[in-house]
Amino acid sequence: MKEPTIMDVARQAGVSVATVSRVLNGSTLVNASTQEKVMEVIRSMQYTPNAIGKQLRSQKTMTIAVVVPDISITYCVEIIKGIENTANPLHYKIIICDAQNKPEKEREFMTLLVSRTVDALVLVTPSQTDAELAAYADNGYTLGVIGRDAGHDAIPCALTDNVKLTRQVMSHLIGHGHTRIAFLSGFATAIDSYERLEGYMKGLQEARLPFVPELVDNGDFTEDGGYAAFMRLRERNPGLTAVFAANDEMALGVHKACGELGIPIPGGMAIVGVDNSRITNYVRPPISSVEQPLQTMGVLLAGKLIDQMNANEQAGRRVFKIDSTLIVKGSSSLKEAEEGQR
Amino acid sequence: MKEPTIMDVARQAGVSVATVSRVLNGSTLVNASTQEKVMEVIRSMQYTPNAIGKQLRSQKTMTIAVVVPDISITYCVEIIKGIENTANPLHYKIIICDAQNKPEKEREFMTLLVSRTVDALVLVTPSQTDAELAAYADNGYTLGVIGRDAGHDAIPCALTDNVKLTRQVMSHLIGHGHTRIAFLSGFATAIDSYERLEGYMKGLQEARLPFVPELVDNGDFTEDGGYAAFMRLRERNPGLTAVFAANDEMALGVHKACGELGIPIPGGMAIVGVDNSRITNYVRPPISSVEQPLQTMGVLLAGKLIDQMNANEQAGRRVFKIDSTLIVKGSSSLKEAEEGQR
DNA sequence: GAGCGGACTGTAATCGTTTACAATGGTTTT
DNA sequence: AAAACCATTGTAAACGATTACAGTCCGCTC
Repeated sequence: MKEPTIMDVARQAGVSVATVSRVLNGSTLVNASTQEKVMEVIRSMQYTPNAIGKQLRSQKTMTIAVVVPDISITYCVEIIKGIENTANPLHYKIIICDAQNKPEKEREFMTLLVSRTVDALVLVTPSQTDAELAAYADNGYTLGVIGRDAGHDAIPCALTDNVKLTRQVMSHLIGHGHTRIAFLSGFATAIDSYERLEGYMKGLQEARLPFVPELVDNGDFTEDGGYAAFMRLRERNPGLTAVFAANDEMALGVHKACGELGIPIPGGMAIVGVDNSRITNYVRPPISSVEQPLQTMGVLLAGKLIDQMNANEQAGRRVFKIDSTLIVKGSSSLKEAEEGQR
Repeated sequence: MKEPTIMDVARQAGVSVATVSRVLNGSTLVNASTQEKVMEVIRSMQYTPNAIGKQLRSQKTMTIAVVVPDISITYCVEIIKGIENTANPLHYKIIICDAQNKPEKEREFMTLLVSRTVDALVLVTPSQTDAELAAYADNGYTLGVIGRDAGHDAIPCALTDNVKLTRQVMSHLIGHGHTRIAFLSGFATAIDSYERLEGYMKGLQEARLPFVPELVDNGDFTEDGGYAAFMRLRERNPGLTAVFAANDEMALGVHKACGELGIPIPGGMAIVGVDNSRITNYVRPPISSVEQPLQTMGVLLAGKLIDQMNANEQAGRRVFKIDSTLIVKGSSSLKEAEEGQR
């Protein structure tokens, strides 16, 4: 079970290791007949080059690590697929790292970069601060961020335009006559929470509606959190007619709460979420949600990152700010609700 | 941005590389004061050992690759989590490989093993034949399989007891008075399809019900496939009152079809699926489904695999055949349907 | 005081590649 | 015919770690 090495091949073929290496790497400086002979030996021995040896010598692993906060959420999976779609054709391998929502795990994965196990690292909605990330970038490590702008020249970023996104939702709701619209944020540290809140306020302002702090609550991005937050919101604001949740999980919680309280959707309460996850189409009525082109974000970011590694181009800030689309469904539009009777 | 190497540390600390290495690996044969000094230098230089160098020398990567057919399905994600839970505390890293349902991709990932990029490889419901897998095992590569019994002494396997699982479902349905029960299989090559079909037949036999070939159809494990298959089944069998789908996706397809045709669930049609995926709880009525302890399967398999690598124990066949539990919900029980009004 | 053993440290080989440089032999140029 | 060149191949030095083996130094025993 001892693997044959390049030396075994060389001996068997009666040439030097250099020649075998040249054949392996498709160098032109090798005689056609020698090439043939070496290839034959390689085939007969079932030789496969040892990746570690290669990596040590070339100082490259052709591998990119993708660190996601939670492998079970579709948001992350879509991004991973996008990255894979760019990276694989360029012969880069992807390794997926699940931080299990633990900041310390995320930080642990950074050592993959430092120990040179991977050439680059993509962080999806990292918990680390911009300053922490900047420190890595300043030390010459290649990394990219998805979900926010890390604000560093050497760190390409891909993110959705949260303000635009939110204003889109607000104008939809306001257009349907809602004036008392609640906003459900995720945990306070998340940039998405902040930016979407900002967009919420801007949307109100443009429609000359007052901003009422009681209409804002936090649901921690989870279904249960959304459920609880909605209960609180409702208590505080009896006149509430619409909820904008910063993600679908919380929207689901609101949906559930309404079901239990016998509040009709969308007549008694309109609901809009973000992510347009599959499950929003399976509840009755389905939940309106904003679709983000996640795969595209992955594709763009990975492309940029690989360019950066190969071309050594430090072409300044590279931030992809990407627009998303509101998918209106039964939870916020009576018309849709009546049509879509599955 | 040049990484410091162990030699830089040695020079700076005025000792040899051997000593530094000993400090790094916690060897006892090093003077306390030297140790202190070396540690200090390591800290001040921010030295992190180069993983590639280490791997080349030790011929170990402490990494296990997990190859899944599709990263977007929860089935796979749960298994991954189980593996991670065992492997991480034992200092093994996991790399997740998404075969995107393409057999050629899966085969590509096998080279990770051959090129020594990883120490072991876990295949989740592999598309390769037992013989192909056996060839790897015979060449001394460490691999494990989840989802079926690969039938090789050196390949530990974790799988659900499909026959038991199916009979459980059948007795539930038969107990509720159903006599014309359809079986929806996945693609024919999948072992699950075959075994579950077998269980279906045994279940009928035990209840002295006839096996009617027209009551079996194939839905390719997808929602659309299940939808289409149900339409065909219904045409062929007007008296149909229950469907057992070999996974939840197909069950969802049946659920959708019934919704469109106005067939009441469970009164007009009872539905049972397998996997107990989250989404089954969000449709109305929720779909009864069999829950498999997927994380447990991952945990057991990974544990066995690591044992095998460390202890060199070739302790013969190691197959974990695991029981699952039917979760009865509204789609197959009127009682549940009436209670669970969300 | 020679011999021995223990505690610690250093030297150098090794893992499997790639690649700069040198070497070879043959052909063309001058 | 010497020089220059080309195509092809080989030698050996990296890459960054671990570790067998060989010191060195010191204190202890006989």
